[in-house]
Amino acid sequence: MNNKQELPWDNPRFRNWVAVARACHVLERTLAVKLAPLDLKPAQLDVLMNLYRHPGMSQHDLARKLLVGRSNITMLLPQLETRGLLRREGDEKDKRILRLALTEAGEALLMQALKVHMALIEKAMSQSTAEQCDMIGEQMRKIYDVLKEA
Amino acid sequence: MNNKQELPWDNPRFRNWVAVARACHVLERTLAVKLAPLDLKPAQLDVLMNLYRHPGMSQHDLARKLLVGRSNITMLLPQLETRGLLRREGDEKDKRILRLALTEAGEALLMQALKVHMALIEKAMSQSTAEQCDMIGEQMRKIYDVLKEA
DNA sequence: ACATAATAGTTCAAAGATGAACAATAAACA
DNA sequence: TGTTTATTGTTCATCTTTGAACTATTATGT
Repeated sequence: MNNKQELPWDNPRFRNWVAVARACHVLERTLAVKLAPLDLKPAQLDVLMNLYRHPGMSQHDLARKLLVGRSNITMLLPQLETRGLLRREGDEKDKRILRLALTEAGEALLMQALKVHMALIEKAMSQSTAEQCDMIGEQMRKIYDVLKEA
Repeated sequence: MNNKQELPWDNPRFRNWVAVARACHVLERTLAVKLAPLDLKPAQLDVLMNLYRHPGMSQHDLARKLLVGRSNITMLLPQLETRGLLRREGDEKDKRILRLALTEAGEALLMQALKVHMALIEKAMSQSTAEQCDMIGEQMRKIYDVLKEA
């Protein structure tokens, strides 16, 4: 009955991280609902966003950016390609690599989806001052850097 | 070609939230790896944690706490019950309800898992001062409150 | 009391994610 | 050059998650 170990719930870092995880979770769920009218899921939006910013990237690069396995990308892309939202064309020099890029339709749908995503994030983060918001981002980037090499 | 809409990547709130989501994602993945020796997954740990803090809660309450559907709980619990980590007993007054509680084995395993979880969060959040950490938690709780009723 | 609503939990089929094994291609190096 | 090692993307089996339909039980309203 005597806990030699400090209970995490008494630890501010633990409690605060739980809040981060919960906020993330609920925002992701809400985004899924709001994107439904566009017949798009959060994971698919992530793909479109990354291809917009990094046209010509390979599936391997995309998987690393999204923190998922390569097979996940393989399963994800055909849906979007069939809908005419993106192109896959083989690299000339390295025949293993498929280079990815948005089509015009893909870019158009992305813009629609970004409005939804943006509005949701505005709603969520509007409670924080610009300084608080930047600080949060800064700390989170540090966390990412620390953990990605663990 | 002329974007009437401001591109999200120029918006600090957007960029900072993306950092939050990425940090969450990578911490969750890392936790899954570190919990593997205990044969426990993050979702299962969430269950144990909630039952420890709220013994006697119903499956419905648990689902709401975890932000998942009730069917998810139904699929999740038998694994843990079979391993002798928790008990399910029907409520006396309301025969629909199953009341959940950890067994001693469940509590013991939870303590093991909490060490792992705690260490990971310490590692992640040690980059922030106590004030920064508290502020982050505060903002995230606000975000949760704003979104959960949307 | 009785009919209707709502609620708790389960079942089931469909969709998603994961990792290991594999084929094709390229790189490294003797 | 020729052999070995790495890398890219795919396939496949498995596990998870999800939501709709269903049963059993309780609440509500007349």
